[in-house]
Amino acid sequence: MDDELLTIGAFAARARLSAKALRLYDRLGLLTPAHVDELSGYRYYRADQIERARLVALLRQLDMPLAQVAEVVEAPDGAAAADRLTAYWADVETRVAGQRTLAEYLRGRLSGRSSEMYGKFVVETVDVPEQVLITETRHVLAGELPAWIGASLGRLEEGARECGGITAAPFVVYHSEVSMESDGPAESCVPVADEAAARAWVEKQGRTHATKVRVEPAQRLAYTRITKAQVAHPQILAAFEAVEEWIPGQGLWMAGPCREIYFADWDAAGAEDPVCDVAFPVR
Amino acid sequence: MDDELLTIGAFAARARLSAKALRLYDRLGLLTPAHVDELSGYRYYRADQIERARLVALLRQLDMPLAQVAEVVEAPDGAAAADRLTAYWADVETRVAGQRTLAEYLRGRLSGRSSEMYGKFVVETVDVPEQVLITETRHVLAGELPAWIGASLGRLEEGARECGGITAAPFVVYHSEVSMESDGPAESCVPVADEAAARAWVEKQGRTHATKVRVEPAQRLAYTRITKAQVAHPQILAAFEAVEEWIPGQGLWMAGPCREIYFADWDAAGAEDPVCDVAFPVR
DNA sequence: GTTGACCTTGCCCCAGGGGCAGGGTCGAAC
DNA sequence: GTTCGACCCTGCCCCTGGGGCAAGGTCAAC
Repeated sequence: MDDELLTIGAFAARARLSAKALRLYDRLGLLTPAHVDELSGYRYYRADQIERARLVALLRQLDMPLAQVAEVVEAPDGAAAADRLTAYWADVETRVAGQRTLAEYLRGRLSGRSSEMYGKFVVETVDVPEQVLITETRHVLAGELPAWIGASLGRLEEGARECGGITAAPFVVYHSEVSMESDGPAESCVPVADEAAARAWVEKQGRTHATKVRVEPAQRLAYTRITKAQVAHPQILAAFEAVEEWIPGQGLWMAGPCREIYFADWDAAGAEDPVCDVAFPVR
Repeated sequence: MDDELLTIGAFAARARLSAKALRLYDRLGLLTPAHVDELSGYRYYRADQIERARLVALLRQLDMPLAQVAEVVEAPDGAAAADRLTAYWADVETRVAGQRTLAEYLRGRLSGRSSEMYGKFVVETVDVPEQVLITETRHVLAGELPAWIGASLGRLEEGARECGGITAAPFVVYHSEVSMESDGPAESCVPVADEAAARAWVEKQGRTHATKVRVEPAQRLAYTRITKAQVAHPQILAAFEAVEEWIPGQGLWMAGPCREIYFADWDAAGAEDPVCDVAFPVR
């Protein structure tokens, strides 16, 4: 064993870290010096600690938080460490992919297409009668949203067969803000014919997916129709904003949370087929 | 003009920002309320400020620093704003691309290949005689490094024809740390035959590329040979580390900054052909 | 008039260090 | 033995982009 001890500066240079960072890692227990002089407080590192220090430095280059760095370097074996790293990096890629889409959308919107863009959405109103709904409610984050919508509407449409059948297009209500910064609850809704049967069906489901029966009163909706390609974060924001801007211009005001109404067969639709109405209740 | 004024809470909800963030943006001059009550200090926003606020919120979702957000929203026209955004996002993609490569390398290294990996490098020593070098020195960052190496060695090899010709393989010396966290100076070197001619040639170049003539004393190098595919950040770090670990094991120590010696025709080499020696001067 | 919801400022907190001040220590040269 | 310069120590404030809380002021409805 190489029992030559390195001072913090020498160790920092060899590990490609700053002395300041090493003091921090010592305090956090992430990289403890082999020896600390009790009188002077000087930190001394063994040469074989360089490997670990370099791993920390490389993980920090990935902007991995120190808590997760600790999990990687403390992992019982290399495979576990690799798994942590893989999971972390997958999260990063997911986030960046979302940001990339947003950046592209914003670039298009900023570079002149903005005025046309808002004009592109035709907003209309429609009166919808009272509806009996079976619903699932969940707090859901940006990335999981499409998957959750597919799964929950699938379950509800399945259940609707026992409730007298589907009477109108399924939809998703966003009870918090429209976007995905918050995980404000989203509610998948399928209108059904038979309220009593619906209550019985929901009872049978138990609490597995926060399933409920709800009666939506008759109301007027302001909506704009969008294509399958537009049903994605963040392009869909433009549609929401178009409707939001249109409403006060008509002397109306918003009377409830926004919703996406899926009136077409999603899987059968092409990218340019209209599949969804983006709507707000208005008065 | 819609001169209905919104309180900070109402404005925050419509802009999908927190009140706290709005106070910060006010203080920074990024998003100033239309009116501030002098007595109570209450902030009131016009409805038409929502658009700008939402743009800020979306740009923040890209993790764009507020200073750059300000540049985008203050841009004279949409095209200028789009340019700023494009430039920012290109930087992000560049950074993430580097991190992605690093993550892949680390994943491979952690998941079991680590022990084989170090064994894979065969380290040997070689004695090199005194050399006359023409060199270019520059502070250069990670991403620019390959481009700069290509360009500077090209210029030096061109010049070497006037200095009696190239007498040995060109190489690049890293005077600071081997990696790219720092922009520590790198020095491209081409050994030439005629020192006097070299001094004349350098004189003729002026100061365009920090060109110099230098005499490298005879020395012993510890090196390992790597393939073209391995000559990239961060895979090449493994080679440097292999040599660094090997040196003290032989009772030797490092006697100078590390270098990459390009002994093959880069363009003609395939990915698996050896093209480069990673070397440290030793004693 | 009261109540509750909303607003204000100010302070401390987070990560992950950078930078500096003031003072202690080390090794080598003289 | 002393002195000098290079290190090292702790502690403090700084950065970004807010979150959270406390103490106190305001607004509007009942």
